[in-house]
Amino acid sequence: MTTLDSERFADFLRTNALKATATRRLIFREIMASSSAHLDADEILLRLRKKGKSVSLATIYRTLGLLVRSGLVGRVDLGENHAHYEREGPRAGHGHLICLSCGRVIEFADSAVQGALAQIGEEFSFRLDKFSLQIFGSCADCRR
Amino acid sequence: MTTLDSERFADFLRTNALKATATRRLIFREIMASSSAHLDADEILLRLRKKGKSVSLATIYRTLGLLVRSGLVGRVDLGENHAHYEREGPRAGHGHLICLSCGRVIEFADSAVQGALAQIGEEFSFRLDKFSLQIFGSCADCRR
DNA sequence: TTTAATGCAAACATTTTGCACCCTG
DNA sequence: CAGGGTGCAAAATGTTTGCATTAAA
Repeated sequence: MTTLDSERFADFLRTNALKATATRRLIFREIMASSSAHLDADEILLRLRKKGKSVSLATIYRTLGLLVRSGLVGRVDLGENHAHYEREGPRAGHGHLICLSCGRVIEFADSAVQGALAQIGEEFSFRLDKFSLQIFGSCADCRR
Repeated sequence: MTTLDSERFADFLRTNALKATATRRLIFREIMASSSAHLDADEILLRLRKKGKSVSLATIYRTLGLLVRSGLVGRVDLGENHAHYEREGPRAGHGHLICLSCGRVIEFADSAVQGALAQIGEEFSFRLDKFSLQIFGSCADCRR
């Protein structure tokens, strides 16, 4: 997590007349700290507990809502029955390769894909806001 | 729905020692009939009720499970908090353009996208089984 | 007649909400 | 010290499951 992230978060709170509480900072840091983990609400709770921090699931969900609205965090569907959350980098949209054997999630950003999507937007005269792209299959390790 | 679909369904049931019940046929037909509707479990229930058919939600979910396993139906996440189901045509994978204003869902299949995805698979030495691609934004009508 | 399918209600899992109390600004 | 934030428990969804009954093969 960069200082810049923290400032963006602080700005967001200030702009919306929201309070910068200790609990919010904890949750925010937990997500930013594990940029490759794609945490879910429960996992965040567990990680905070392991650090001796007591936070309620309700507050985690409420804070996740704020973070998603702020644009700092993205909600992802990885094919499970609950949402996962990931740091929304400054980079453009990206997709996920999800291994159905080991559950590993590999992120990728590909300009060819992005170009093709932009093309589709034009073709249907559809303005793209964001996209969600998940590829399910099996990774190299699991196929050996 | 084609006769071929019905036969594929019948075959699937026979092969797996499952019974071809009236209820299963009803549910199956309802999904196949509305190829562009992307129904959810509740919508299927309502449509069957409107036709005077009484089916339980439990059976709808159980049958949807079968249909997905058979490959005749696909489960899609359209950004709502529940699953939608669509006829899994014989065509290759496709994506959805989802209008955030009116909720309209436009399907598209694009070879450029598919090519780019195959490329990514190779790059990461990942075997692609299927993909899920949703684009959120606003359609031409809603932008007027 | 044997085995699976159905409906119902209860169980589950995830996420949201109401409310009394606490803390930040 | 005013107004939002928090935890807790309860509610709201969406989906699954156990069990007695019904129906397909």
